[in-house]
Amino acid sequence: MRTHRCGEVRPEDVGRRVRVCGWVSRRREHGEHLAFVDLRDHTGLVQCVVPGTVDVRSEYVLAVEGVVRARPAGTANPDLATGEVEIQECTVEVLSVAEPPPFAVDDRVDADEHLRIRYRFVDLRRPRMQANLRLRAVINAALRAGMERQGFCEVETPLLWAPTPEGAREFVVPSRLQHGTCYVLPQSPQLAKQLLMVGGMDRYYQIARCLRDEDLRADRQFEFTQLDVEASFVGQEDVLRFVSEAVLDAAERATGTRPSEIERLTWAEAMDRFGTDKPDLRFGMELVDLTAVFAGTEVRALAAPCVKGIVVEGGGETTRSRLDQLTDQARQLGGKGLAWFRVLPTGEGGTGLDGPLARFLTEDDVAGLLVATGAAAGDLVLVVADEHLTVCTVLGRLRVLLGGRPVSEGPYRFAWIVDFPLFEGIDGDGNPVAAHHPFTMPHPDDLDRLESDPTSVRSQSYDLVLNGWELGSGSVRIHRADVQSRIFAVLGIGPEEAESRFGFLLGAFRHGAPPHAGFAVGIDRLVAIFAGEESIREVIAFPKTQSGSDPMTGAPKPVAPRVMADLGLREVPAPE
RNA sequence: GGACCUGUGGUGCAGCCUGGAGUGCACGCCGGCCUGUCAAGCCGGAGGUCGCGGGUUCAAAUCCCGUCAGGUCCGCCA
Repeated sequence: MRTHRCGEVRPEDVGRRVRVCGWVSRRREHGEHLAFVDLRDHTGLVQCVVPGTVDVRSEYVLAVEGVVRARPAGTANPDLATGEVEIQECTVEVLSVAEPPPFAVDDRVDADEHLRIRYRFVDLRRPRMQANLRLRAVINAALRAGMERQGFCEVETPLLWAPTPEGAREFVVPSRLQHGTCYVLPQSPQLAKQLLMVGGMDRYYQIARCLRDEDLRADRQFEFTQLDVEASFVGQEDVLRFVSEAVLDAAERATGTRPSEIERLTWAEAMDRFGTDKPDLRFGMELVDLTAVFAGTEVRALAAPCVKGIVVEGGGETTRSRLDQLTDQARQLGGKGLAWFRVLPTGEGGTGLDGPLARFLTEDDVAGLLVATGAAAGDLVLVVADEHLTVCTVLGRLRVLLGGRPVSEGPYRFAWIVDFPLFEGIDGDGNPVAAHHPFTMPHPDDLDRLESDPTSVRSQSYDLVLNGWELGSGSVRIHRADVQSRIFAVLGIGPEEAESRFGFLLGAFRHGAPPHAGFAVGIDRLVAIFAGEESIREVIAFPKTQSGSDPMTGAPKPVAPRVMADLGLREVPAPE
């Protein structure tokens, strides 16, 4: 049907008879004798010279046959890859007519996202979306190649799975053959891949769709895609190496440069320095410990087990209303408040600090704060005093709020976060909550504190972070029944409950479970960052809106009464 | 469950704060002119439930309340 793609016609083709197919991007008429038609396909544009009498309009689908000629002197278009040539003596075949598009098929005009998703089939013709989806394919291929090269075997796992009430809310699929029972769509292939290890697959990977019925965000859709990985007879170091290899391959293919080795921080260090377990390493503004400075302070607002601060360089001009706003935000994040100090030029009377608490500080306080933070005249210092974790998380948020940059902006700063705590917080029944999942292996050095001091126990789990986004997480799994029983006991899950929830997994483990460990990388986020996008919707062909609907298909929709009956379902009024 | 932002011809915006005739800009669309344009140009034209409902007012795109949709975020996401 065609000899060339539109964007690939070149001066070497001059004199050749060619046939190209594509969409009418633009038409420039010069009377009945002459019109220029820019024909577009996924490779780009080519100019076709046609008689002015040919009736073609925007987005018509054409096959154009003609002869490639150099453009007349002075009429080349340096902005086009095909700008030195054009197709002349054209015969035009209209393959499809088209209504005027609902918005311009053009990267220079940014249409409303709702419209773009409703008419996604038109939106996808834009170079931006073409580039994003093709980059995604390149990254998928690189990840696959990286895993294959390391001896991993791709295995598909079921989408119809059993409910495992734990973690994210699951999408439920009613059974037609057994009324009153349901499958669920997997939040991830977590349990399936562990069973593959018991099954001797040794090294498994999959580019797997995961489904979670949780609220949507710029970096979260109901359905998302992970590079899912699991390997037997390996430990944490092996997994980090496998995944680093594949991800750095993908980064290299996407950006043309291979990032240097991925640096590593412990969870404790990340929290201490950046106030988050997904630190953005592209900028400083690290948290500074001021606990010692204010150890004996008389200022009640600063008397706390932990005091830390961040310096906003040049932030001295921040308005009072903005500072009040930040204080409110600090409270919403769980802090008692926010102390702020403007650093004044030295020598101008008093303390050198300005702010509501400044006049209560001693000279030693001021000197200590300035030395510890290194703040200079014109800077703003934000201080939070509270429990250690609260101080860190509040300042961590403020740090990103005040110093953060768009996630996709270079440079790309990967980080491994290791040594996560095994448990985070305490649930309503007074039991610790698993930070990762209940099959995560505790750190061997901490195993003897599992019962006596559970919240101090580290786990063998690890996250991959890029520019402040969590790209993925993984862990070494528990393969020994005795350790697993102890974990369940600490979590307050009795043997019977464990059996009913995870029986098939625990049963499998009784048949010979190899030590194993794994990881999963969020591909949507990885692609978005390399595509220069702030939302994963831009790298998904057919995304949903924040309320979970699809303006193109109208999903979710009611189903016919017959379908409901087949499934044994009846709609009931929503509870008040 | 909550906070904030947005909603105006097909598209993107301005108008809203400070109420006074659906007013404006750019693109697109339709028709005409035009033989070297390239986001072509020139002339003419069509196209509106100012998201929806209610309230205040002599008068509402504009102010108030509610609601719907989209977005950003908090909660949520083992």
